[in-house]
Amino acid sequence: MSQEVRVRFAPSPTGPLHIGGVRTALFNYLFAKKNKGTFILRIEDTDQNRFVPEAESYINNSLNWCNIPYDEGPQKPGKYGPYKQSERKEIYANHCEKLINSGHAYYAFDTPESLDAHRKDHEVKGKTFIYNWHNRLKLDNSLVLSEDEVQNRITNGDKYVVRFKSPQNKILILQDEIRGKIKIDTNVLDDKILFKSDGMPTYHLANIVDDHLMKISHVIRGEEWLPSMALHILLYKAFGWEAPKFAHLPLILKPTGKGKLSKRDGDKGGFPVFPLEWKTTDTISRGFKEDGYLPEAVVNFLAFLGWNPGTEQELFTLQELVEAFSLKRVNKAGAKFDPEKAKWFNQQYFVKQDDAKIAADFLDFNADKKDIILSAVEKSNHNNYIQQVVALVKERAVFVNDLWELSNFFFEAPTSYDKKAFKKAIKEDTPTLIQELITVLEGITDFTTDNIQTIVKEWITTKEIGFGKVMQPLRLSLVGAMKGPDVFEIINLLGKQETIKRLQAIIK
RNA sequence: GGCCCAUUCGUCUAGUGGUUAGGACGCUAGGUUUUCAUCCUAGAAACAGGAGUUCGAUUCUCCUAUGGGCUACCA
Repeated sequence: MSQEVRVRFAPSPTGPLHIGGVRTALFNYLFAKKNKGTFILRIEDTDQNRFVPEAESYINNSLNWCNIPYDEGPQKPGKYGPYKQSERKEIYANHCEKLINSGHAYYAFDTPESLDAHRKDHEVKGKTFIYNWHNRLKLDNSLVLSEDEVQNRITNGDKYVVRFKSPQNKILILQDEIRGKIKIDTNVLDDKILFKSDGMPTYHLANIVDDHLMKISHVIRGEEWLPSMALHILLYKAFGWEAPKFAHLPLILKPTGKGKLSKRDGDKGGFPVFPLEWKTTDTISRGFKEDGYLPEAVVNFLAFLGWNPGTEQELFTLQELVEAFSLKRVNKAGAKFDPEKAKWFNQQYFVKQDDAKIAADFLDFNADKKDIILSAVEKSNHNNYIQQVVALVKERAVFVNDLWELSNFFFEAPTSYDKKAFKKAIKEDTPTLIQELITVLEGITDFTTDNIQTIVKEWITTKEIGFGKVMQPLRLSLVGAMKGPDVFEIINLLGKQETIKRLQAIIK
């Protein structure tokens, strides 16, 4: 590639970025870095009605959390700014005028109501209303009005838009980096609005002008833009510009059922669709971060939605993804988002973390139980008590959120016992046995896991009691259920005093 | 309705004009752990259908079906 690679992620700040958007940003980032290029963030805030003020910072925070920083953008100005379309209004107006002067665009005064009426009228007759060569001469625009009339109406304050004059009877052959050749008949294209009556450009105009001015080499975006690719190519031609290369990414679909992944799927299915939590006055949407996902895991599974390395490796660091990435290995078909696989990815990354890091996250996450946790730490005569607990239980966790459920008995004595297990484990002679076990434990001077294990097991063997009769009530008394790590590890961490206390508690 | 895109196990996917169609998640079974989970091993599970091209098509072409997207003064 001789040309410098410059790509952009261009979200519109109308709400929280969802993982489809994050995936698009990621692929742009990977492509840029792989080709030693530049990754740009551009905020497409041309829709004044749907604008949400907090959305822009949300986008920034999300990209930061995912660790996919941009090289140029609103917070990081480069040579081609400003990077917010609302700050580039004049540029669009100038370029729009050029198109009008060159005969590629025209003024249209049709009201939304009259257009609606036309559409309905056609629908009744079983036809489709398209605003193009077919009927543009029968409508209210500068193609049928004299120059004076047009000027008069504009100075009168008549509302108008600017439309693109799409060509008649042409077959366009478009090239997509992922899909190959796509044929489009220009006769089915309509004269899209380029400039709105509120003085703002539409996506189509702003996008083309900015991509050209910002020297974008590759447009990598979602498949929902495929139908407008023809218009965009035509626009480049009208301006006399060379068009960038296009790559349309497959969509991310709902886990079950039909259609693309949406906000509501997450609430229904109990999984996040946003990187970060998003709160409005009346709704709250969960985020991957708050649900305990690690950004590395999110990035990894997002990369595998629509792309694969062609090898059997599944776990990739960001850097490895950069090295392995290629548009050629991006799939064409939409991919269903699988929450189960997302969990698996997270687990892989979760257990790999340092115990100290997990311990710190555990404390953060369980801030409401801080007192309970810290008092247990204080009572313990082990160093790094929380870390030691983490080391024992982390392999059975997928998220930090799981840790408390898995380890609570290390911090507080069980307040109840699993009913079924209690029935099974506690027999008539259990209290006597426990009493004897307490005596045995009291006799152990060097209280280490190995020692406890050896001595208790020896006692069971010589007394010919049977392991189940001792081990089951033992575990139940310490944990409250038949689960958890090795009993002797638990006894060791809990300490002699606490263990005996819990044994006494179960006898009652 | 019109236009465009797509189609390999339930899901994400690899792959080829001749393969026992491979991997991962999930699922099932067995082993380890005197618990639970992890872990290990094994198993079930796919080329949407029909024509054509070809000695031979999952692979190439066409049709059908199905799925998806777009069809706004939203992006």
